[in-house]
Amino acid sequence: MQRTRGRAPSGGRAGALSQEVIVGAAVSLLDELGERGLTFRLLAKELNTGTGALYWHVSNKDELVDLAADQVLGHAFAAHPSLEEDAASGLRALAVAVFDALDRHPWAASHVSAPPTLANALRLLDRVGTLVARTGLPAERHFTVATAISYYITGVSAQIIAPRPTHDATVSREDFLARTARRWEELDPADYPFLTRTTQHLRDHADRDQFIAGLDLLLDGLNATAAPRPPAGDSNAW
Amino acid sequence: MQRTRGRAPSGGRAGALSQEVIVGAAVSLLDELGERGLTFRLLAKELNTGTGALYWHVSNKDELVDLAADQVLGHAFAAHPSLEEDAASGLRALAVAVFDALDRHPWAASHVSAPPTLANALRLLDRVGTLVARTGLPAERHFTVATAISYYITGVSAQIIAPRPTHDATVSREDFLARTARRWEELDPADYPFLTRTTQHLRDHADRDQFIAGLDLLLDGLNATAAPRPPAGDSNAW
DNA sequence: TTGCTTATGGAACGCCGGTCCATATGGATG
DNA sequence: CATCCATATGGACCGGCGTTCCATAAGCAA
Repeated sequence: MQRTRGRAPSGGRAGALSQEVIVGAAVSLLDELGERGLTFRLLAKELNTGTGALYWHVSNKDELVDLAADQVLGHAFAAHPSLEEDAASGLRALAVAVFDALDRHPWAASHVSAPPTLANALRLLDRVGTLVARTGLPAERHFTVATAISYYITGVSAQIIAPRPTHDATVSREDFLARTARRWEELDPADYPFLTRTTQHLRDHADRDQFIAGLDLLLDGLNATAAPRPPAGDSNAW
Repeated sequence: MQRTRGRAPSGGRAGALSQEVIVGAAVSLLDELGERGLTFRLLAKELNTGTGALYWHVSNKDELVDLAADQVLGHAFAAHPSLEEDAASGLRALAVAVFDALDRHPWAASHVSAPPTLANALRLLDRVGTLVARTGLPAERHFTVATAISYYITGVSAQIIAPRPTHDATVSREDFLARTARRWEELDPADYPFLTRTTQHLRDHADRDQFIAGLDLLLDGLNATAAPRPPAGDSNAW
C-alpha cells in the first residue's frame, strides 16, 4: 500500500519525513559505515523517528540501498553537465564522471545495475546512447554498442572500486598492493607464468587510469568498426 | 586459528567434513536458494553437523560465498581446456566460458573480484595475460590490457547476470523485458530521447550475444592499437 | 465537530551470523 | 595396550538485524 510515497515535501507536516530525506540520510550513513553498518534502527535514531515510519516511505532495505546508489549516480551528471563535445570525448568524460562519483561512495558501485530501472541509471544509458548515435554508426548497432559501453562503465567501475571494503580501512592501498604483489611473486611460475613476471605493474598501476585505458580500448574498437575503411589521414575524425 | 583448514581428505575421520565438501554443499544451496537462502544452520543440517563445526573449516559467511564463487569460476576452465589457438579466438573462448559458468550460477557473478586473491580468479587473469602476451603487443602494455579484459569479463558478466534474482523467479525473462520496454516507451521523449526509440532492440536482445558484442569491440580496439598501421589485406591477422 | 486518510514510532517476532564450550576422535608416544 | 594432545565436532547461546504490527497522532474535508 505504501508504494511510491514521498511526494514533494509540500503540504506535509513540519519535520516532515520523506523518501528524499531518508535516502539522503542513508547515503551519509553508508559513506560512514558501509552497507553492513546501515541499519533501520540507526537511521531512525538519526532522523529522530522509529523504524516503522521509515517503512512507510521505503519498502525495504534493498530498495533503500538501490535508491541511495541511484542518488550517487546522479552526482555524476551534476559534475558533468552535458557539454557540447564530439561523441568520443563526451563518452569519455561521462564515463569518468561516473567512475569518480562511485569512487567517492564505494558501497554504491555494486548497486548500479543494468538493464536500468531507476531514474539516473536510465539517464546514464540514454546519454550514452545519444552520444553513440552521434558517431555515425549504423542505427541498428546503436543499442548494442550503447549497452556495451554502459555495461563497461558500471561493471568495470564496480570491479575496480568494490574490492576495497573487503579489507580493513587500517590497511592502506599501497600496503595492500605490495602484499598482493609479494603473493604473486611467490606463486609457481609454471602455473602462473604471466602473473609472476608482472608484479611491478601491479604495484605501480592507478585504478582510475586502468579504467580509462580499458575504456579507450573499447572506444578504439568503436572507432575501428565505425570507419572500417581507414580514411586517408587522421583516423580519429568521426 | 582455523586458517587454511581442510587439507586433503586423506587420513581424516569417516564422514569427514572438509572445506571442500562444505563449499560444494554451499554451491548447491546457493544454486537452489540464492545467497539470502544460504544459512549456516541449513548448511549444517544438510551435512548432518552443527554450525560450530562449519566454522572450524570456514571463517565466516563472506569467505564461504567467495570460495563458492571461485569454485564456480573453476568450472569455466574445466569447460575450456587451454586449446592451442591464436590469441584473439582464445580470449573469446575463455571469456565466453566464464560467462556461461557464471550464467549457470547467477549468485556467483557478483563475487568474482579483481585484483584476484583466490585460486581460480588468479588463473583467469594469468590466462588472459598469457594470451595477450601472444598478440605481439609491446610488453609494457600487457598488464594494462590484460587487466582491462579481465575486468570486462567479470564486471560485465556480473552486470548482465546479477539483475535477475532481484525479481521473482515467477516472472519470466520475456515478461520482464516486455514490461521494461513498455516502461521505456512511457518515458518522456524529451528527457530520454534515446531510450524511447530503442525499445524494440531491448525486447529482441540476447544477453550472451550482448556480452560477446562488447567483448569483440574491446578486442577490435586491441587489434587496432596492436597494429596501428592497417596491413595490406586482412586486418584480422595478428 | 466528526470521520477518514496519511503518517508516525516503538514494541515485538523470528531468524541469522557468530561464539563458546563440553565432548569425542584418532594418531603419536611410550 | 594405555596415555595424551592437537584436531575436530555439534548444539546451546548471544546480540543484533530486517520486518511487521498496532495504537496513536496529525492534517484535511464535510
